[in-house]
Amino acid sequence: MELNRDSQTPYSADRAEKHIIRKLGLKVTTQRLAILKALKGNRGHFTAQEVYETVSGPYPLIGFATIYRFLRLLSEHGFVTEVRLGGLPARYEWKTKQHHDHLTCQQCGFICEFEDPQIEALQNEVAKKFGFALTHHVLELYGICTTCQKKRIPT
Amino acid sequence: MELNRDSQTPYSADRAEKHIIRKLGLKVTTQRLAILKALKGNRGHFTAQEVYETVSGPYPLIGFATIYRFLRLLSEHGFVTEVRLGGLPARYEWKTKQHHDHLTCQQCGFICEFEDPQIEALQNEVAKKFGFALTHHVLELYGICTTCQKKRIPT
DNA sequence: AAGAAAAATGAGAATGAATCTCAACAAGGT
DNA sequence: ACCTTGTTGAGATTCATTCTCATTTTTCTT
Repeated sequence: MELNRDSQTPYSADRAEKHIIRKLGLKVTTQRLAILKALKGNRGHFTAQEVYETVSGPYPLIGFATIYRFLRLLSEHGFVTEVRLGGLPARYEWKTKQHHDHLTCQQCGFICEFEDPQIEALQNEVAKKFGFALTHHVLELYGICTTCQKKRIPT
Repeated sequence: MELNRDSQTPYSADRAEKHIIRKLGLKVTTQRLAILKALKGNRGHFTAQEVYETVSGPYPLIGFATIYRFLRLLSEHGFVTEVRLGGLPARYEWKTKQHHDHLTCQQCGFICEFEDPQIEALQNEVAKKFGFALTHHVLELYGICTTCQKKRIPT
């Protein structure tokens, strides 16, 4: 890999990313920095494939092994949320925002994020009732969004 | 396939199963009956593999293609719930019981079922707020069950 | 700055769930 | 019993993800 030679911006603005990587007890590499930047980019909800495409602009030589490995580490350490729906490829989302759940349109895939403290509280109740120590949860609502409801062709 | 010849019990108790298959507009076959019986067996939460193993006792010659095909049909028509967690094989569950959600132990895989009308109601609120027409939802709680909490080896 | 030890990378192979193909076969109506 | 049409299953195929391991990079030490 020859890419690392001058890949850092001169007045390196990678502070935050490097810090995250070190927190995980890992070595700082160009690839890991690139993945972090991609994830933090506004779009959210990346598949591994999409991370690859984003990262492959500036750094053509990155392998899927590296992407999957690092995504797994990030998700194990809670920096990233992994969402798997249906049999589709997993989607990874950077956890800046506090916890939230998803409302997905089945027609167009549009995703709304929401957070409902009342629901969270009730979940804890349920867990307590069964004697479980709750670690996390997944709440995914599915429906048809406003736009698609209008578009709908009558059958 | 030679199995079908005398596979039906003499005073066929397959009424219910046959009825379901016909409701789907499908032909009644030994394989489909066997799959239905397996699913309705008490254990619930089957993987395709487990269905295969269960069915393969009395009917050794069943293929995975048949199992997957039929499970998909059943789930599309709402007779079966398909649950996919992590990257694990999908689990299929017969829907006798009314809707419910899951509380899963991360250590041992033990699954509790629960149903909470308050949570359901709040979910509808959320959907309404975003203008979605809700079709269904998945709520999966994860934690450590009572037994595993005790077993826990201090690290 | 140079060297050594340890960790990370990536090409390609391997895995494993799920789907597809298509020739042989069975079900249901007549 | 016949015939049409739907169903089956062995094996190939797909596709996401993980593994392997020789090569390269990072980081620590001096």
